[in-house]
Amino acid sequence: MSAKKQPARRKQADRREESRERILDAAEELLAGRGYDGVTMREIGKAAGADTSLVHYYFDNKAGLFNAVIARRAGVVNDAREAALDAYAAAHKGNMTAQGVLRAYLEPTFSFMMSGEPGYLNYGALIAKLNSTAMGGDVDTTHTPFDPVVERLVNLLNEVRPEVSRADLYWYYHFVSGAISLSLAQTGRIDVLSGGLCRSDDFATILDRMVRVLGQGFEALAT
Amino acid sequence: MSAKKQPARRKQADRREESRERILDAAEELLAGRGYDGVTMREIGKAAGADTSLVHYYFDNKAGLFNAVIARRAGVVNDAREAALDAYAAAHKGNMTAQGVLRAYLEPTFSFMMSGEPGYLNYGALIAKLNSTAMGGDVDTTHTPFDPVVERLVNLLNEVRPEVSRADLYWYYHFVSGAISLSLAQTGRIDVLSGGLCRSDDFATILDRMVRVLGQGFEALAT
DNA sequence: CAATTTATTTATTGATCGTTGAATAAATAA
DNA sequence: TTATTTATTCAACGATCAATAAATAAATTG
Repeated sequence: MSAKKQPARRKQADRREESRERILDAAEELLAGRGYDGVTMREIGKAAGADTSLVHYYFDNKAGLFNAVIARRAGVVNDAREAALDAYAAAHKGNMTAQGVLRAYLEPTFSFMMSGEPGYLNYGALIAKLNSTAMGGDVDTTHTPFDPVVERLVNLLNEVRPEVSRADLYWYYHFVSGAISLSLAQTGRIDVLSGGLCRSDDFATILDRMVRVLGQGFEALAT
Repeated sequence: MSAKKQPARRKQADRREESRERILDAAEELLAGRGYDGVTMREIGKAAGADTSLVHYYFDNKAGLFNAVIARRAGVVNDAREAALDAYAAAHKGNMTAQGVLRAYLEPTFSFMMSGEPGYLNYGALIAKLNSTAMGGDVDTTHTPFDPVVERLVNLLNEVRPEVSRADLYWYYHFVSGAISLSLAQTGRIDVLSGGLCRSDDFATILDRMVRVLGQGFEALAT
């Protein structure tokens, strides 16, 4: 019998994974709402139906838990972005547009937000908070896994309009990033400002308008 | 002698004002760096060279101090924005452009950031944090004083291109707001991503590129 | 000057923080 | 079954939190 070790540990391994994820889900939701310093380990434990000690057992300390919350989804989102950019580049070799590249970059993110999984909504809000936090703290805000896909985005935009300077390409990404970030934050402020005309959770509309506005805006950088 | 009460209270009133501002400055800097829950009253007091009790004496509690920090500059910035929009509208009656309106709206903010006063840099970073925080907490995140000037901006943009729907005007503001917010945050992330090509504190370049990119982007909404 | 208001410090409260070590229960290994 | 590893809970540590009441110092008033 070759399948001896795998099914043997099944029960306890599942238990472990289930507890870990329950804690991560609770932490994700609470951290999205009130941020790193606004949430206590006790709250997270209680929300997860686990003792505080168990949280420490699985994630060492608060910073470890935070980083685990980010790491759980960062890779998935990042891979989806990279795959979408690759697919677009392969399908439109020679006739790429700024709108096309931008849509390819944005679409995966907004798909996750519209997937119905509340975890991604919380994760988005948490990322938005992280994006307005200066680098170099307790917590890993470097987003190192995101760097290569940003580089890929910039390189594709460079292919679309080679006359745009490298610095301007990064500034352009900066503006795109700001618009994404505020959208993911889902503060409900645009809902109030617009008197209900716009809704923070209308990600389909946000994606469409963002592609149009910022796709068109890219042309302004081509001298 | 008509000038009797005014100079009499001079000494103590100045003392009061000086202490208040010293505390506000310290709080502004610390809050900008680590946010509401990341900073303690003790830290703020120590940074201001005052006892914690004095902070409570002037601002009641932590939330009161936070709101006072925001309120100190919110009105100034807001008035400058409104004046700039009014001046532009008066000077370009009939021949307004999206770029012009946008520049008028953005220019005051970036002027404050470039003024050299570190207080405004901290205030900007604090506002950025606030902008990625959901409404309805301990603290006044409604930004009620900002609402009228946003309305004014939207109305001017409506004059530029009446065919753009009201909802799209607000979405456009949403993207502008996101780009501003990330710029004010000054996280240093664009510096790292661009390998030093861009600098978070280069507000003159940010303003210029933002006006061009988002000014051009507005045209995409005019069907 | 004396009386009073205002600014600031000292000392302390009860609550809550992140974290830990030891005890216990459950599952796996032998 | 017995021994051992793994998961979970219990109880507690010292530190630090926001806030307050009372005492003190300084300035203003009359």
